[in-house]
Amino acid sequence: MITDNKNAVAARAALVQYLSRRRLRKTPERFAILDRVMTMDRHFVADDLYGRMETDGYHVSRTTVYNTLELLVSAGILRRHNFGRTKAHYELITGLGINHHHLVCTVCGKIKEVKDSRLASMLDNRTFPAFSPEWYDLCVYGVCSTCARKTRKSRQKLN
Amino acid sequence: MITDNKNAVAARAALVQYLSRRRLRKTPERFAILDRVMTMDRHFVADDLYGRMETDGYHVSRTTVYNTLELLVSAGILRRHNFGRTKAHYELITGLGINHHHLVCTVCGKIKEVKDSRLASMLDNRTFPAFSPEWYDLCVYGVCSTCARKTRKSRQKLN
DNA sequence: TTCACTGCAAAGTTTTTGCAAGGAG
DNA sequence: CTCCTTGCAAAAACTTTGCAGTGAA
Repeated sequence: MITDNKNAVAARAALVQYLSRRRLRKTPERFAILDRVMTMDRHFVADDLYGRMETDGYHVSRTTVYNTLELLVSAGILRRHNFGRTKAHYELITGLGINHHHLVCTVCGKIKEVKDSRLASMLDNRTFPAFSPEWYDLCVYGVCSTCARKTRKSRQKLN
Repeated sequence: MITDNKNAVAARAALVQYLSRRRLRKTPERFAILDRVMTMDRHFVADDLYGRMETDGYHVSRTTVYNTLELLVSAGILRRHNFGRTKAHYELITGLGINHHHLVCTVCGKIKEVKDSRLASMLDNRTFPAFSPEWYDLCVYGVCSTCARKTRKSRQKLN
């Protein structure tokens, strides 16, 4: 996968700004991790990233991976999801892909993205009493067509 | 909290039907657990339920609690959520409360429910290519007014 | 120089698994 | 009598923590 240079530059700038404002340190590890984050698949888990760092021969500890992921979430560069299972998934906030939702297959766990601007604008404009929304996560759970096909073949007629 | 008898009866019937159809066993543990599930707060985690069983002096293993929760999810009696953190939350499907969404405070983790029938009907009627939706989970993440007040008092003017 | 950051290993937390004993059908 | 289910303990899976050493500002 090729890194999108425009996004990469923007993300790096966002991180620098975030760190500067709070007088946090611009360590090489943080930028090395950010570089790999920019080349990950749209959704990844902490250990995928750790693996990528190892593959690239840039060793950092798992602790640092976890710390930095949390930092990137705080900096508004990543979003953290908890889809149907326990492992946390991270997703890059690109600005372009903000208005999308997730279809999660309850059989195979695969995640598809869908866009629905009408729905998105409805959600964006929604306000709530005594609550300041920052972002939302709409997950539609169901069965993808691949799993539906497999199930049909082997299923008993049980409701 | 008083058990709602109508719901309890319906849930028990649903479980019996589910077990019968698949020739699974109607063990006392399963019904004992279902009874407690019906008296739990709207959202609970596996260990809350385990604790309740102990309190009531009806000992079952954690294994059985986990197995049975999964069973109840399959039977359509419970729904499993993974709100912002790793612990799985379970929620009773009452039939009445189906069209609600969740506001999750990213500071204190508290969860509020909101209803929005326009949004709900929009989601209920939405179809997706190559995907059969079963249910959806809309979580709005943000800051509740209580935490917003606390934060305002102690926050530096950062960003 | 200071103290935020890193790395390692150990601990923590929630959930799953292996296997023998038990009991529902 | 069959084999689904339970319970216990051990293991697994993911994440966090303690602490000493390092290095950014």
